[in-house]
Amino acid sequence: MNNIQKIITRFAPSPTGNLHIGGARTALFNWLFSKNQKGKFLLRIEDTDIQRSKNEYYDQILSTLKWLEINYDGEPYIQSKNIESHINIANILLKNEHAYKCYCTEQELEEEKRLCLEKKIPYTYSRKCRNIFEDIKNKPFVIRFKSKIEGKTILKDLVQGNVEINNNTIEDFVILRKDNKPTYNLSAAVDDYQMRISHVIRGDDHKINAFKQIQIFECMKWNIPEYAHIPLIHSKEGKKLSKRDDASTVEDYKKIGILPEALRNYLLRLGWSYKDKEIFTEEESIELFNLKNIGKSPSKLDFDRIKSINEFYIKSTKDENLIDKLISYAEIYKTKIPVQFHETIKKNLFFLKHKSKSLEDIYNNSKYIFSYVLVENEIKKIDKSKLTILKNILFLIKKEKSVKKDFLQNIFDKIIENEKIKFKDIGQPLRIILTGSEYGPAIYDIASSLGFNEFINRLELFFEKIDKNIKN
RNA sequence: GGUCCCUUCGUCUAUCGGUUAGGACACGUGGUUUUCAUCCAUGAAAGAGGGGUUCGAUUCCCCUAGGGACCGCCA
Repeated sequence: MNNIQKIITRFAPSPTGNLHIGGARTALFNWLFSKNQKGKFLLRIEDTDIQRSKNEYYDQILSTLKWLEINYDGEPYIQSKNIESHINIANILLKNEHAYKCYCTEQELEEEKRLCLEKKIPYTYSRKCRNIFEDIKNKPFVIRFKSKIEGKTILKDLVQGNVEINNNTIEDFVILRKDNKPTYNLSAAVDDYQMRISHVIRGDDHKINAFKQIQIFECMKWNIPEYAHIPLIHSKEGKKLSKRDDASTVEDYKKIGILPEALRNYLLRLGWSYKDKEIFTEEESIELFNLKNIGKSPSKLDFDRIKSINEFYIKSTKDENLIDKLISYAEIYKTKIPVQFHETIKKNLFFLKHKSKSLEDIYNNSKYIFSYVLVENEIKKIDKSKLTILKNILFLIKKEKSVKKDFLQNIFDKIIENEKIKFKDIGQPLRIILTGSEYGPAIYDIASSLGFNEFINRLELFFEKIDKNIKN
């Protein structure tokens, strides 16, 4: 026997919705752990709930993982394709008397629950069908696993430590439904075995399932994998993150222009830490990741922090890469940036990204370049007593035939001196006229990004508009 | 209600029994700046409460309180 067991982890989402942020973190931790241990990381799609599983979600999970650059080894493992094998195991368990047929109807179970509620005792299935030894013909049944009744079980969890429970708190859970379909606990146990998973790293909410799945492993005399149950991510309100929460899916972050490496870095530091280190390259995170440093308490999402980490990555991404990210971001989530402006934006990314925390910010900051509009509301903000001065500026710039910083500065300085005004008095109106907004880049940056022709063009257009308004 | 888990600044966290309890985000103040932002400087901010153990407890143990997860023929 090979006693150096290969480390194999898995991420096992069900395709019933967009990949949420907790799932992304689970995937990340599994991936990092396997890379750190030089093992494998597998993807298993748990699609046995036919009602809720959808192809579009399957595609979405795959593309999201790809976007996050969390790459699984081999092909995705589709759980529904292995159903026969699960059913087979259920029947073996039945044959070996580790499981039994339960003929209870829904009504009977409801009644049991109701009685427990009345007596104020906790409900677990009464196990009454354990005592039926002969098959009842023509009556539908489920197969239940014979859970241990006596004694205690200790789960040696790699994150939670030793978790001890009384065996009688685990009910005789269903492993095969009335329609002969396996349930989650059976399928997961069988697949984990068949995929030779060495470490099951998953959300805290699965902890109770470990006790169920371990029992199946024991009865089948399979080697039990290691378990690591990581604390859940909580919403701002401190509850388990649900799909209804804002910003609960990876898509929500993509949408506002968060970079994958930023989201990964954020997720890594949420519940895991290495000394005081905040920023981790991919190599560093693989090298330093361990299960030991995962905290035991749930953590809340902090939007400001994600943005701040994103800001760091935005500013450290090279312009030639950033422009591509911006272009495809705009195309998917905003409006397409016309090709003729790509080069201009790229050249000016230095100051555009300087003011940005996300791709969305860069998009908004550079909007004046490729989709310029000057609305009436903004025009109103311009101090009309400065119009003559502005016209004079236009005249002087046209004479210079350049909007280079030196020339502009020269012109502005003279005007400020002659008119006894402040830079602000002309800077602010100019910004509005040139960008359509009172907030934006420095005037010199705007000028150099627009170029002489467009600069003049926008000013002239503005005066035309004003003159027309006066006439009317 | 039962079972299990958790508890250090507002948030994410560091601390291998002895620290002025550290960092980051957010926040306050000051400065740089024609706006917004950036940037620089600086400030405020935490061991849930109560018992033990110990020369000494944020750290180890117990209790209380608070929070969370699970309690499906969903996964």
